[in-house]
Amino acid sequence: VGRPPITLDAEEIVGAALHIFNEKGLDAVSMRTVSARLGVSPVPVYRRIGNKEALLDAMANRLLADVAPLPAARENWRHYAFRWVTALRTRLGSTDVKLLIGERRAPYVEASRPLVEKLQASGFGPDAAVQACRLLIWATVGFVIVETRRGNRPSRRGGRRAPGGDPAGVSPAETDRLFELHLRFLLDGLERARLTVSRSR
Amino acid sequence: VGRPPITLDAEEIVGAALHIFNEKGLDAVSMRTVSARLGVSPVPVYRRIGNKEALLDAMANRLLADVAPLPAARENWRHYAFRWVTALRTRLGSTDVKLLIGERRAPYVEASRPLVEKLQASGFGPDAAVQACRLLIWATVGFVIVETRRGNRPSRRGGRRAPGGDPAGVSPAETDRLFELHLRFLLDGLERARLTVSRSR
DNA sequence: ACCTGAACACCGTTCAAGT
DNA sequence: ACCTGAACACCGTTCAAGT
Repeated sequence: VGRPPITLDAEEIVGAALHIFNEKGLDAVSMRTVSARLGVSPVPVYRRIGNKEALLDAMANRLLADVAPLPAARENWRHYAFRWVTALRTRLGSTDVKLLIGERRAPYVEASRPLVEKLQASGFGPDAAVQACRLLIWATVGFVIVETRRGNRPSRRGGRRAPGGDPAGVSPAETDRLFELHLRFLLDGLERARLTVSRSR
Repeated sequence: VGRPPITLDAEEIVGAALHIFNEKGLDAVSMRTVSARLGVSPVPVYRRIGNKEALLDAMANRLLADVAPLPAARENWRHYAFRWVTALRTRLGSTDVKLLIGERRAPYVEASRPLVEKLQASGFGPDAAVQACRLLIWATVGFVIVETRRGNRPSRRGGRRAPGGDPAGVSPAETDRLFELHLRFLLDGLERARLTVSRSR
């Protein structure tokens, strides 16, 4: 039919998409459902966002934009690193968030800025700080990816599981302790290597 | 039309799916393309596999079924753990494999059996061996998920990247070194905790 | 019992009008 | 210039025949 131009920017589109995401999950987010929620045809959404992948990127960035907790002035780097990692782990806790953010990279990089600063302020060289951050992100993302159960979907066949080796009966508390142990190994290693790692580039 | 029953089992279906996967990537694998490659309608595939998710599960299991290298008899656990992790990291190296296996859990559990055995034979308690395995898997999966570039897709908008904090210019060699450092931190920690960790359950 | 063609209810994306 | 309806080329999944 052809209506006048629409007051609609990319932020609004991402907001609508996240609304659907939070209410009905990742599967419910489509270019059509998002545009319908905004009361327009899909075309204006394509004009502003590009395509679906760009929309998912933008959603992931927004979802991680505010994960990093504020570092306290006198907080030591180990303590802050622990809080930072815990915040990330919690934010990635939901299955759908994990599916959305999982494989992307940019959101983590963005979120790690305050941690990098804290590390630098604590005596890490610039490169060492960035590298320490990457280690912590790997540990957290790997943990979340592998350990977060997804809601036991149907999967009618093919489930023959060889007996005896699957640690499926592990309690969440146990897994929590193990994650903290992993973290401690990393922090200990970083502590010891603090001044050595930066010897590169 | 109605033809006589078909000689076709789940393994064949998974094989056809993996063939398409290897040749044209994950996006090209659909219930329709797989059944077409087998010369049947989608219905027999559904009868034997269940649904698409079950097919992807089976593909992921098969892709990781033979990752674990054979441990040598006199090999120490650190050396084998390093080889095992390297094999996993390599297998997960391709973008599409990462997309397929990424979020699943069962394939890792299966693949970790020889490593658990080697650890037990090296003085780890049963629980400690399984837990050490999990740590190594977390580290590897996190690394692969975060660091594997996917082929810079279009994403026409939303690319405003704040300046200065993105370690995108890091060389692959640098990343390799960092991964090995991460691994060393873990192995050192495990070494020290070898007899302590099992104090649980 | 087990196949096929056809359908249902969706996708992402783009085109040809319309104003 | 920028919208809409309609279309294109697909999906996953299931149904109603057919043999």
